[in-house]
Amino acid sequence: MRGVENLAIAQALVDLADLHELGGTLPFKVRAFRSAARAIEGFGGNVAELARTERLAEVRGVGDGVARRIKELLETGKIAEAEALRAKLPPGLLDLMNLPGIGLKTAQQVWQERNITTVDELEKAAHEGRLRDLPRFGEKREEKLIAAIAAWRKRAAAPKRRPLAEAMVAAEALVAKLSVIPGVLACDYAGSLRRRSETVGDLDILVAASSEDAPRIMDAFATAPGVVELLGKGDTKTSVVLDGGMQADLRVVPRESWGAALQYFTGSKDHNVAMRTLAVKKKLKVSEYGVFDDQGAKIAGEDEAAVYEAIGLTWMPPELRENRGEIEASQKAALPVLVELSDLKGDLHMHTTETDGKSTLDDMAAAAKAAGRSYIAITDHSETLTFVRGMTRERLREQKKKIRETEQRQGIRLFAGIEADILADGTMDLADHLGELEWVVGSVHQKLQMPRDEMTKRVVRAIESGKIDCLGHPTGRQLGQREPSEMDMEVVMAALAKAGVAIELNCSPLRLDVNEHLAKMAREAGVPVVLSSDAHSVRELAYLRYGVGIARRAWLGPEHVLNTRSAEQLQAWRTERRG
DNA sequence: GCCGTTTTCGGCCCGACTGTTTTCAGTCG
Ligand SMILES: Nc1nc2c(ncn2[C@H]2C[C@H](O)[C@@H](COP(=O)(O)OP(=O)(O)OP(=O)(O)O)O2)c(=O)[nH]1
Ligand SMILES: [Mg+2]
Ligand SMILES: [Mg+2]
Ligand SMILES: [Zn+2]
Repeated sequence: MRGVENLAIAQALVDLADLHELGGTLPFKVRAFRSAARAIEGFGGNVAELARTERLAEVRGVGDGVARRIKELLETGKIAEAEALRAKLPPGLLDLMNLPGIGLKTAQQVWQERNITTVDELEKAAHEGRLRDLPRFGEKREEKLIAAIAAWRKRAAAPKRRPLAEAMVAAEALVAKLSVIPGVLACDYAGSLRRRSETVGDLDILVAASSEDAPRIMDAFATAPGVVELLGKGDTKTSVVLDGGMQADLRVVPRESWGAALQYFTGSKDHNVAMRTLAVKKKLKVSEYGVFDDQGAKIAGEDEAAVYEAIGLTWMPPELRENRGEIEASQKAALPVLVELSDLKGDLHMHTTETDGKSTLDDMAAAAKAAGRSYIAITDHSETLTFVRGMTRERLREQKKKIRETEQRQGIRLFAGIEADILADGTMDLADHLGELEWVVGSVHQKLQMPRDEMTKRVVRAIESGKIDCLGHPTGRQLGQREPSEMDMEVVMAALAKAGVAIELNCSPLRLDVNEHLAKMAREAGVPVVLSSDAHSVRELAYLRYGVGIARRAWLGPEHVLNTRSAEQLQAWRTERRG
């Protein structure tokens, strides 16, 4: 329920902002509500839990005022202030405002001048040509409006944000295509994808080119295969809808603005606003074209790091650019060194054809070695998962022999491990056999929807069993498909820390479990994080890259990630804990 | 409403695209 609950709170704040805007409230107050809504939406933890413990103001952008309104919403199911504003307005007006291309002014205009308050009425009026005589309206706007409403209806059903991996694959293909167009001097993706958000709203692509070449490049983009709709095209910017339903924005800037444009287009919006505000205080102006002094002279622009340095900051990894303290850290020269893919020496969760994997032990070992891993753990499912032919004691002993033989032959350290089920009562499947194994991931696969207290007890019991090395995909969430299990993560983290058990950041694209917020909690609790692919085929060994992005967003350095250590160090860590 | 080594008061980013505009407002990123 957590994701849903946070989203519902964020939506209530967006509505509150809209209602205030319609009611004529000061624009900066409206902006504050919208900013708080973004902060809540991007907050990976349990907002309701924060509210209970009076810690809402820890979220940047949420102060006492918004905290009070959130608590009211959670306690009573509504915000009285919003309801009072709503009562003064016709129902439907908010929907109207949220149509693409329609904002405050137009909604007010059609309401007051034409008595239109719903999307249906607006569509009808446009069809009948009853809008064209309004100020700043015309036939063309009527046509556009009809198309926009149709598109909005169609897209209302489709999921809006896409998982990071899906967006990355699509963006890399697009960048590859654009890069070979003559005149393209540089091309990369920016936006939430470059920041490695777990979900991505659209693709933001940046190109450096001369202004003479720009129109031809944008034409190529607008007519590329896979583009189903052109949303807009100007001198420097083109927006399209791709066949998967995702929107893509292309921005073309001169080479001398590449760094500033990359900075701008990478965001986040709140990071941009914060750093630009800082620049203003230093009598500087930052835009996508560069940094300019009070005489209008350009002092940076071609290089992204130089843009930050020009306003007294240092370059910072895109994953940190969320206005969650990175600007202050940069000012104090206290930015963390973040973990990188190349730091990962091993991969401690994967499956083979013994259970539900598609590749053999041999192939997995060879592929992992080729990918630069110096060790891996083979962790097939345990006996209770009969539908994937979970491993029995006998088969595990057989597999261990094969692992030893393969290890010799392939020249990569292999740990004979298991992904053992945490049963409903918190005991471990194959409990009496786990001591024979060299790496034990403990995971919940069945009965994911227990009451919060029961689930917490169940997981804590498994952690305290002394039989597991790492808690696998701790919340069980799957993006867009399954909400995280309810449990008290504070209690779970404390149990992990006490027992010396690691926590997994499962890098499988739809899992990314734990998420960035829980990964941060783990770091603060001193619980080592393991980045694992949970690969079910050789191809999926590459999933680690997605989890690295999430780990970096959680401000994790190599020292916080267990599988940055060598096989020997890992074994030492394990023995030390087992005492 | 939020926030803070220039502020607990007084600020709060900046530019592109569209349609209708004869100089710009509205919306969006
Ligand atoms: N300075 C400034 N930059 C903005 C603003 N809105 C958006 N940007 C920049 C930062 C964003 O990361 C970038 C791309 O905009 P998007 O709307 O695509 O946002 P983003 O990619 O961050 O998130 P998304 O996953 O697409 O919802 O443009 C703004 O109001 N001001
Ligand atoms: Mg985007
Ligand atoms: Mg965008
Ligand atoms: Zn699993």
